Amino acid sequence: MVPRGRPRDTQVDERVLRIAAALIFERGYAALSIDEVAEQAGVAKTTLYRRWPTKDHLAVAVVARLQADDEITDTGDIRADLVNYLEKIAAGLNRMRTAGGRTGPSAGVAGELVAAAARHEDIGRLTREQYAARNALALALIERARVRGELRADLDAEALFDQLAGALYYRVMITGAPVDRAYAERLVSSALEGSLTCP
Amino acid sequence: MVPRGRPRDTQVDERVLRIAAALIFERGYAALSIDEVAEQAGVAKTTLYRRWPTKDHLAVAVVARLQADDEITDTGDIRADLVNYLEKIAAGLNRMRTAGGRTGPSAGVAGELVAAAARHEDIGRLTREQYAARNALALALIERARVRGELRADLDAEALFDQLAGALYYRVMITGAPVDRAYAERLVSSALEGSLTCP
DNA sequence: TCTATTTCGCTACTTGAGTTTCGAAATGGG
DNA sequence: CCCATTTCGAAACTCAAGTAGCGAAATAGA
Repeated sequence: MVPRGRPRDTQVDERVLRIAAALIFERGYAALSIDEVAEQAGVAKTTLYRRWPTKDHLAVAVVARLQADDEITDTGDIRADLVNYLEKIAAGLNRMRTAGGRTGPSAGVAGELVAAAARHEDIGRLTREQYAARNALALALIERARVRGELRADLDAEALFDQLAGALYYRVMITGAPVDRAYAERLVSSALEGSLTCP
Repeated sequence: MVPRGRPRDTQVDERVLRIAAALIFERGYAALSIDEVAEQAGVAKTTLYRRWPTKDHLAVAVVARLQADDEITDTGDIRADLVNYLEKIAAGLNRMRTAGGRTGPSAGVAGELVAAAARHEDIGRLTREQYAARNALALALIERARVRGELRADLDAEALFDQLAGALYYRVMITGAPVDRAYAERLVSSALEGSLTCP
């Protein structure tokens, strides 16, 4: 299983990703030009395309690199744990939202990544797998809280997490409303306490 | 306020939108080529660009035209009303999802529209306004249910609707999970009944 | 009828994504 | 050392979005 031919220059990967990240986060996704990245990195365009088959793939690789794996903490207080986790998700979204010097309600790079996942089957599969893994952690957290009696026994954990995470993405991608810790707290309160009048 | 020069041929708008819709929904967003639309419509490309400054603008116009304004019904049963409304939203999403002959979990055209809103300030503003209007209707529905005592007095209506609508968009755009009436019912139950153990 | 104004069709152009071709360089195996 | 294999760089290419310029056509108003 040892590769036969000339080995890849691994320094290229890192250099390109760094330059591409600078372009995306300083000047926006539209300013990410493959030709310019290649020139700044001092490599031929074909060398880039050998690693990332499209500009979308390169952008996904850039963002994936910067995505600190939001680890989940279980303190035994489900409300606090959920708020903290949502805040981490919101921080990641806000980082992409402000890429390119934006300040407004736009979804920014996050919107382009959604489109990238829709355009390319492999990117879609990859991101869905990553979200599934993240989802599993959150569902486990919820399940533990349910088992220890903090949450109701007949809980729909999947629906609960979709509601929480979904509301964040909805605001960033669709309505353009801000997402911050205060909003995360409102969300968790609303989801945990329900909306019906108490029987 | 009467326009001076040669009037626009209004038939062009309709013809172009119909042809573009056919291309998008039969062969996908990527197959929407301005040159091809212009040729099929029998007009010059410049005529198209006079009406829609970019391909994204044209695509938004196409989808906006097909978007049946989901009207909201208030039967006095907030649970049923919410489920019905969510089902309409889901139907619209599923229609865009399957555009281009897709069947899988991809966000399809919906993903491209999110990116379009992120790329163009005017499209973003427009879609946010439309969502704000829709949001207002849903919030009013919830508020009426709250006033008549169906929902708790200290309800966070905005958070509630974000949770419901957001979960649908989240599944379509991010996790790729299906959205149908059964899921809408799960969502509404989860949101209304809450997750805490009953005190 | 004459004029200002706007649309229209046409052609040519720029730009950036992605492809193709090819010769040179770097590696492991025989 | 030689050979198959793979990467690399360079150049030329295709394709589609979007732009620019121009003359002709259609309209309102004078």
